[in-house]
Amino acid sequence: MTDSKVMNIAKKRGFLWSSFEIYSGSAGFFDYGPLGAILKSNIIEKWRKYYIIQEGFYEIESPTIMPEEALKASGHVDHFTDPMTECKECMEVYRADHIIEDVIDQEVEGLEDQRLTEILSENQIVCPKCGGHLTHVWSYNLMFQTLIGAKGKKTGYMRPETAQGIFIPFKRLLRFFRGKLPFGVVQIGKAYRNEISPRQGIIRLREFTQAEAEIFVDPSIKTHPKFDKFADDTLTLFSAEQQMNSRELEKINAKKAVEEGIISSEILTYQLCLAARFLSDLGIPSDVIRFRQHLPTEMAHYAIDCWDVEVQTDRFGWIEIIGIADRTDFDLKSHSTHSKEDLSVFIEYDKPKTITKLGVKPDMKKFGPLFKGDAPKILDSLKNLDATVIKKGFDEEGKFKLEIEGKIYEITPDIISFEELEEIIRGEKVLPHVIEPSYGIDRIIYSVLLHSYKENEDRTYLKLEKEIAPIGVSVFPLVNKDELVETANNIRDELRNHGIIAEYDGSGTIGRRYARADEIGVPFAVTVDHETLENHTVTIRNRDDLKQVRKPIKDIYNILVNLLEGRIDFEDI
RNA sequence: GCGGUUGUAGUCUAGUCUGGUUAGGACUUGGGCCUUCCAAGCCUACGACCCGGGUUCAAAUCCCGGCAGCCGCACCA
Repeated sequence: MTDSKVMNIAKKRGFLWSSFEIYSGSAGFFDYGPLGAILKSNIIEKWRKYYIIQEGFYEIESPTIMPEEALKASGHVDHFTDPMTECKECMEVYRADHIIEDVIDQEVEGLEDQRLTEILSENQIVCPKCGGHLTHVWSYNLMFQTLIGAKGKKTGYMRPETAQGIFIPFKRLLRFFRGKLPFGVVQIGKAYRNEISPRQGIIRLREFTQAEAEIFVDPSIKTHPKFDKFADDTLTLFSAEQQMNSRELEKINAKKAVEEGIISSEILTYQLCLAARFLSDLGIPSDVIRFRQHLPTEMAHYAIDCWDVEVQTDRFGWIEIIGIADRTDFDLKSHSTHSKEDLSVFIEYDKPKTITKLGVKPDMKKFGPLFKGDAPKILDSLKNLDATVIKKGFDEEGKFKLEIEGKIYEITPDIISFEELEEIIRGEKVLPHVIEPSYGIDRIIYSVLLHSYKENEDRTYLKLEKEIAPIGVSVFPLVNKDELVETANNIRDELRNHGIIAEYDGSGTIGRRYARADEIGVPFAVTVDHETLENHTVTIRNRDDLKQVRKPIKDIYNILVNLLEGRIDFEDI
């Protein structure tokens, strides 16, 4: 299996280690070793080039520990849980909702634990395996809980996603972007989920790194001004319809996917294309990537369309590495309700609209004495009412009954008059919709390693893209002669002065040195040989085809910088 | 979380059943020799019984518990 070969190299050469090894480890945690950490940072840096530089989004950084209220509002405290029940006899643990649905054939999702427990006993549901009694239902929340502060004992949680850290300061962000949609904000950082049983290596972690972008858009404008640049890209889609009819993947032109309504909007399609290009830039071939649409049954209640970018693996099958969703206004609406903050955006019309409407004008001389202390709230209530309703009351019954907090007030024509008001409406307040590409960085790193692994009879190597390879250049003496060793070390130092991560290796024979460098995907090697001493030239070796070219030492620094930054190709030097 | 199974240097493995010398080998890695371009050879060195308890004169070996890996079930907002 490629998986085991790659994970072997990853462990042996310092990309990935399972954490806390000397204390026998803890499932769901991984260390990035020296090479892994550089690879990760190179990949994240590339992500920033895409989303921050190219798309013009801005990055923020928010705490990984969040107070309970914030996650209550987002729904995670109550809903990021699974209802569980256990058999008292054989100790088997089940999802309570699943075994209920199996027996009574009724949707019970979202019901309280108490209610589920009742349903279990009402229907005399027993353990499907041994027929034993089941315990009461409890919620297993996947968030890590902690306490904030020594005294107040305020409950906090490790964030289960970075997204919430962007929604919460929305008002500040909106002001930063000077009140105009659309705008995008990204966050790269750790997120935490206390998985019940993480057993898939780096695929299922309890602490993992996300790179998320939240793009806030006008709900009525889901096009993208730069869609043209991706319109001809080909996407491999596995739509909900295809999945339900168990049909094949469909390769389709991006523009067509929008036109045929397979993907719900142009802006979502744009994000799919952007993700595809990013992955391709990381060296993941397009034939191991597909876009799988969430089925209506699996779609989170807040999303109207969601596509997972999946990568094919030999060990786990298709795994999700990116989720791209239209989250609508769910999050902002929810935070707005809980925090009582107005999180809407004023969207100005192209042309102001003028409308005439009936306004209510109370006669305060009579109004005040009549209602005394209640007057202010009556006024407030009247202002929010449609004046025509009041007028209708007067016309039909000669009065209007206004009910506030259970109390009824009689409004009569002598205390108010009506007036025609002309109002200019320049725009309206709307809650933005959110388009969210959410990257699982650890899974992407796994995919990159997995699909860069190459082997043939002679050698094994990682074909890492030169821009993300942890080590840029290896420098070797052809044989261990003092003069060659010294020159090689000098070249290594000078490469470092040019900003390249370079290593010297003088151990074993030249072949072994190349092999060691290949195994960790070093794209280029510089070899100092006997000719170097005569004419100050060295060879540059290209990892992928083993070709070598000879160049003067003084020229190689700029050549290698240009090669590594992708400005020139090896064939051109 | 349940059941099965496994755990010996960085890696692969012998030894475990049947307790008993200094836990053996190969590869890798470090140092050296040799070597004028792709894991060669020679010398040399470093390096391990998952953790904790128990049984025993004596535990890598037997027993119990924990942890971790693998497989199956379950789970994956």
